[in-house]
Amino acid sequence: MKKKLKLFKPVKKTRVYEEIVAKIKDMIDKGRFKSGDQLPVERELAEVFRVSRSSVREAIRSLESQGLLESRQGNGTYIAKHPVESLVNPLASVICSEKDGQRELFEMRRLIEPQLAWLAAERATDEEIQVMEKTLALQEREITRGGSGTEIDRNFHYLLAGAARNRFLLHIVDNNMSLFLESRDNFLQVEGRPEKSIQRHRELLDAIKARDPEGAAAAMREHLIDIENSLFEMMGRKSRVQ
Amino acid sequence: MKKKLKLFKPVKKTRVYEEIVAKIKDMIDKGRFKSGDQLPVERELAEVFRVSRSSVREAIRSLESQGLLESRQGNGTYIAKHPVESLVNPLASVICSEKDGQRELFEMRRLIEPQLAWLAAERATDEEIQVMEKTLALQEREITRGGSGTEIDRNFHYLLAGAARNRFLLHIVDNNMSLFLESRDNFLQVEGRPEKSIQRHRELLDAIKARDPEGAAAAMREHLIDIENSLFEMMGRKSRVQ
DNA sequence: ACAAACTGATGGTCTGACCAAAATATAGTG
DNA sequence: CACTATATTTTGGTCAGACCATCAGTTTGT
Repeated sequence: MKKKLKLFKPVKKTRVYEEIVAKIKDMIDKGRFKSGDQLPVERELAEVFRVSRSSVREAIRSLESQGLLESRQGNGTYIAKHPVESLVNPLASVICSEKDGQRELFEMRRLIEPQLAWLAAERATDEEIQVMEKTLALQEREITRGGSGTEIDRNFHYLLAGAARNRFLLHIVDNNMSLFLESRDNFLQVEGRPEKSIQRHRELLDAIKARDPEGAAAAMREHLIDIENSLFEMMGRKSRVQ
Repeated sequence: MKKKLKLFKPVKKTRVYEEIVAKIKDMIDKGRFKSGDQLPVERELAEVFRVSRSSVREAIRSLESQGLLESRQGNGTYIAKHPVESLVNPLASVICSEKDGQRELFEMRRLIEPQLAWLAAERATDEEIQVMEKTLALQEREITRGGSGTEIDRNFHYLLAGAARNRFLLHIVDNNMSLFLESRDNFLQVEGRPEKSIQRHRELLDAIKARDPEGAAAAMREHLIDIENSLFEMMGRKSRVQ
């Protein structure tokens, strides 16, 4: 008898902070708060929900981590403006340290990034293109000075992904950006490659400016092939890329 | 002079809980803790890191939300066993409730899913194909009985994504699966469509069995077109899909 | 041997004090 | 009046400690 009852696990009790998370999410879903809106302050939320401020804070930590909220000390807590930017991908680096991880990463990149370039060529505003132009000029200057231009590369990639007007794709880029930049850094270790990297970006941007999606996608493909080839050289592996 | 200095914002100070998050992640990255391992208890972490227990808890809330940790009251805090499965994508449903969200979602699906089908046709083992066959038969049976077959559809999609042998792509599917299933459910609301859906899956699986990547990708594309067309009909919008 | 009760450990919640950063209000000066 | 400096208030951030709820292991009673 007792044995049988043990098969029915009691329903897991919801924690206070989980309930608060759910309530705040509900408010967002219902349109009560929009991107950029300020949430009531912690002390007020604690009163309204009749819980301790600690529980409110734990809920906020959770939502922050999910990219939904942003807390600013002395200022308040806001619905994230660009939720995508704060979301973290702990898995990706784990996968890349494994045997086939790099193959998988490049397989995904070959799928996603030329498409982003294609969409950007179709959709970028003139203003966006100008910002890309400036960013590329900045990068050229930094590389001339012997720097890697990595931070600027990050910016360039985000600009590109943003211009594509697809938040799902942007999200994928954001989740894996540090891996993208890592393999780029490896690429740059050989002389002449920083310049080549800039050349590829230049080709890419020229195609976007010309509103040539096919040209943009092709430039991105070439760029990825360069990086991938260099990685597999470094790893002493026979490259599988034509 | 003062005006000029304001252009240089001070570097953002790292919060204690963020530092703890980073340290715990570092330990996981370094292999100090593996999936399923127990972390030191909160009180001990607070001592080791020389911070208050509250700060430790806030860090744990953050890592829980990222799917890396699981806390069990009266028991301890563990490294999550299946991080992929517990990772939440709160953004996707928010995006889809917005004006262009569905367009963006299908744009991504049209990119990802035919590729998954392609890779699965190349890489699926015979065993995997058999399981897919069984799953499809199960789904046919359920649909014959008047059910939606949604849970089985989920399984089918995971099988497909798994057979593609790319964890990054699998992760993308996992993050957005509930949205995929939602639009499928909408599709099924019109008579005759469940059968059509099965037909598409059948075409897809036949192509995979025949090791025909192009056929598989084409079948998936047709399937998505069906779903997308139905969605835009429901939304009273002129479909942009040929 | 088994069941019930107890104990200790762990996460969960609360309270309140104080700190740090930012915003706002007030006072002083030209 | 406009601007600057200072003081005050507000908000998030951290801490400490008390207590509660759950769980697992140990002890006691039948």
